[in-house]
Amino acid sequence: MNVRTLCLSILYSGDASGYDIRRMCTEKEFAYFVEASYGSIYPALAKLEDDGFVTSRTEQQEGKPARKVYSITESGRRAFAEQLAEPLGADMFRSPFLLFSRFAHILPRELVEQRCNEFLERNVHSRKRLDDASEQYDLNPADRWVIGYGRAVLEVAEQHLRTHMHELITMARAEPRQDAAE
Amino acid sequence: MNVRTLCLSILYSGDASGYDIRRMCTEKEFAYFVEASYGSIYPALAKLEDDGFVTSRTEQQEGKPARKVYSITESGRRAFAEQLAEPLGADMFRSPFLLFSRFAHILPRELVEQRCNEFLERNVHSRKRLDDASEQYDLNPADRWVIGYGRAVLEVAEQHLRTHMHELITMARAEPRQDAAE
DNA sequence: ACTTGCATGTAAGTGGTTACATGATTGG
DNA sequence: CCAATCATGTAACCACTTACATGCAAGT
Repeated sequence: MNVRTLCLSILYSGDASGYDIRRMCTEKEFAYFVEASYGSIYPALAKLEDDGFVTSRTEQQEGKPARKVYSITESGRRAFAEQLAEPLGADMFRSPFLLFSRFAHILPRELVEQRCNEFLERNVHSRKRLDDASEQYDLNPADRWVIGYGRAVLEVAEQHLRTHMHELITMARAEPRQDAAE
Repeated sequence: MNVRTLCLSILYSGDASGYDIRRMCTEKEFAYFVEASYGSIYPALAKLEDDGFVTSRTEQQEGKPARKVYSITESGRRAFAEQLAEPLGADMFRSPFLLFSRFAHILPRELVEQRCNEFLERNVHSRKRLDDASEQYDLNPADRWVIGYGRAVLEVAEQHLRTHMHELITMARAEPRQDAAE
């Protein structure tokens, strides 16, 4: 799923600036399964406007810089719906933490413990974000469903981690380093 | 986590060819959280050899083309351990399916049902792969831990999907298309 | 005075993927 | 004879990230 489609998906349910879109997919509930940086969002929006899928207007604000607000067009809605009807790319999960964990036994215990805690913390943070999102009562049912799915998955991940991380930590090397001579 | 490190992680526990590595991270249990293609693996191995982190030998096989088997060196093990000690990149989860699901209400019911089933099937497949892997009894404890984590997560995902996908399907447009005139 | 937040955008770099090129052997 | 599996590798391409450039206003 490319950034173009991601932008259309956000504009589908309301106008937004490039800045807004960035925040939504790095700080809001969407962050659970999408991500994009300014460097990809701004060019994508410009191209989308060239193609007539979105329009823009500049909104002056007092005490803040002007923002360029984008709206999706009918043609944009159609293009997005067509995009969704195409075969879906596979979901992907990349985990530096799990790669790290496979080698717990060769790593110092302190490090393994620290990484576990960092991982748990990030997990808690993500789940909290989804929990907060699910409390909005103007949420459309499909969004609510997606959030529910995410919460279910993150909840067991957290639970599993809490009950089993100590096993991983005890696999790790007890001594931080065994170089007696220096 | 780049392909270089991925290669070292696999070679850490035994010799392998580029072909082997590819299979391990697209068909074996590792596929759950890593992925790489030939186009990235072969150049990575070549560079790793330049750097002295791995050595290679060509093994003739009868009935099959020769394979170039790589072994990790002491210097490679050290480099890998150092790599692991560095701050971990964030795990990432990208889901075209969840993006799709957010728009169930504007899509034809048949399509939503199909995509749900495809997604479920892929999930079942991944879980089965981990279940099979967990039955190997020569598995080292850390690998077993990682597999256990994956199984826990995939299991709830599957469970949640089975019990809630019908809700998503009923949100979808009942009529496949409402163009009466043609 | 400096940092932080808001806001838009570009250019260079990177870390990949896809497709291609090659070739041997086995099985249908 | 053709397809599939095993096996290695390259070149072209691509989408995206990082870092940079710019600037205003509010708070510290």
